[in-house]
Amino acid sequence: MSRFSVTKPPARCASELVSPCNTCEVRDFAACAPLNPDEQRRLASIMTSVEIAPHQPIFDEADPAEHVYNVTGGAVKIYKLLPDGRRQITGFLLPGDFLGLTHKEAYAYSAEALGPTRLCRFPRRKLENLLDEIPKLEQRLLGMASHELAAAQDQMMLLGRKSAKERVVSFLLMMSNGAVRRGKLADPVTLPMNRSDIADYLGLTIETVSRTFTQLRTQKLIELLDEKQVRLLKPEALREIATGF
Amino acid sequence: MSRFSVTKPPARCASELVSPCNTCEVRDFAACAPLNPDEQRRLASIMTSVEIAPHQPIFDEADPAEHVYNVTGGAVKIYKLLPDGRRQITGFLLPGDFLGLTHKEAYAYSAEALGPTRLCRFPRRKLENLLDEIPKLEQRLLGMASHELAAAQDQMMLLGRKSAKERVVSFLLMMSNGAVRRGKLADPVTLPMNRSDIADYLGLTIETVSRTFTQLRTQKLIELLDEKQVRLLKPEALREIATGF
DNA sequence: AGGGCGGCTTGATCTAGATCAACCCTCGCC
DNA sequence: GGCGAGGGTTGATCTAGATCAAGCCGCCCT
Repeated sequence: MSRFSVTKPPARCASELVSPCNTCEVRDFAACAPLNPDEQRRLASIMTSVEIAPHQPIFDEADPAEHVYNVTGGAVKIYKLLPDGRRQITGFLLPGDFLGLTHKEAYAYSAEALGPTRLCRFPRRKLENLLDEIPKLEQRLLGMASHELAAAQDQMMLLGRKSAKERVVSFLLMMSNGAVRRGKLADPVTLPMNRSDIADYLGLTIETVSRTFTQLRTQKLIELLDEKQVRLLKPEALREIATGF
Repeated sequence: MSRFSVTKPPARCASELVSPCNTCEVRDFAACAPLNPDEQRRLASIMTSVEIAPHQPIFDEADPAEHVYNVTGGAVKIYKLLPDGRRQITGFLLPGDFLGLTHKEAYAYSAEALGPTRLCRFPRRKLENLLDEIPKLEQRLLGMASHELAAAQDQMMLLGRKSAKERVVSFLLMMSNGAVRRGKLADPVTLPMNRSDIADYLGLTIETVSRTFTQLRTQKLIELLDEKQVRLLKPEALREIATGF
């Protein structure tokens, strides 16, 4: 269990659970109400700050689900494997996202840090107890779960019905939007993952991802500053490719 | 708004929200606790029973999200469309499943009855108010959302990385498990949807679905009693095809 | 009774993307 | 300074599944 370094007490450990939800859409939904100081204190009392080095696992599919995490810095990939090694990355998580929520005894997927990553860790049992006492917390989690579910459905559309080019463009716009929504400058867009991760996220091979990038570059739709920095040159044209209008 | 016939008062309208969660896994999770009589009464007071004829829409993507539904009979498909008509079915919902939960102002997908279907309908605003007063309800919804999320991740694995044969077999096992979990006899498995729906769920064409069925039949892995009745002849062999072991 | 339509199957052909195979570049290491 | 490994790109070829096309069957309709 010493996969990662732990900081306790969590003096400067800001969890997105405590602060207002910055990923919410326009609507002033109850789930986004911030916690009061006492609730913040109780939540803080069970959470631990954790630092993870690049490419280190956080947990594996089928591990006992003992903790729930909230990403507060860096980026995380979550994925599932088939016995023969085929991999599907089901999500890239950025600050504010949740990790490890389940009602089963074991995690349903594996999670690994992409770069240096900071997490807030909550013992699951204690968090569940707190949920009973602080309904606002539960509302917040439900709100995030419903966001994730909508994103998962978009991803099913992408994986089931979109062409390679549409997938890559959708992905670039997604990364751009994600960065903007979190208040970062999205020009150029920074891709914290490598080609292999992108391929396994989009249901393609690394060769196809690479070819599609160069195709978009020769069409002057994007500019590749380096392998991880992309400038979106014609956002409207890209949006049309991704969504059909 | 007269897309479907409405029965009110809901004398015999049993919502899964009221009765214990029959889709839960073994663990005795708090979210599965049944409601007390008073809570049941308050929930019943805002719900309406709705009957839907086969192939009738329940709502469309981008419609204002005014109601939340709970399937109590029949079956529902939910799907997303691209402007050019490509379709991805993101789920088949059976009794006990939820429909229309979102934190946006509009639905994120379209929903349509597969066969004759019964729903419990809740005005969304009223349900949200009730959530504030009955935390147990929120727990229940969170539990269902986390189940759905896990299913969505399995589906991403299927769509992104599995072969046509693996997809079809996974689908058959899924339908079989779904029926068993709901206490129905799963031999033969009844498929309430047509080939086109199966294809759009699995990210294939109807031709490929059809060919794969006949391939499985000639390999004596399944028996097709008719187009909608399938007998799984070698469950272990099928399971190995679907999951790799 | 006939005809047309919708759902399904089957066959022939095509193609987007996978696979196989080089090759390049950077970086760390001896 | 050489060299080996890992990540990325590019080219040649292959193939699973899409597409195009035909035919079958049950059912409704007049």
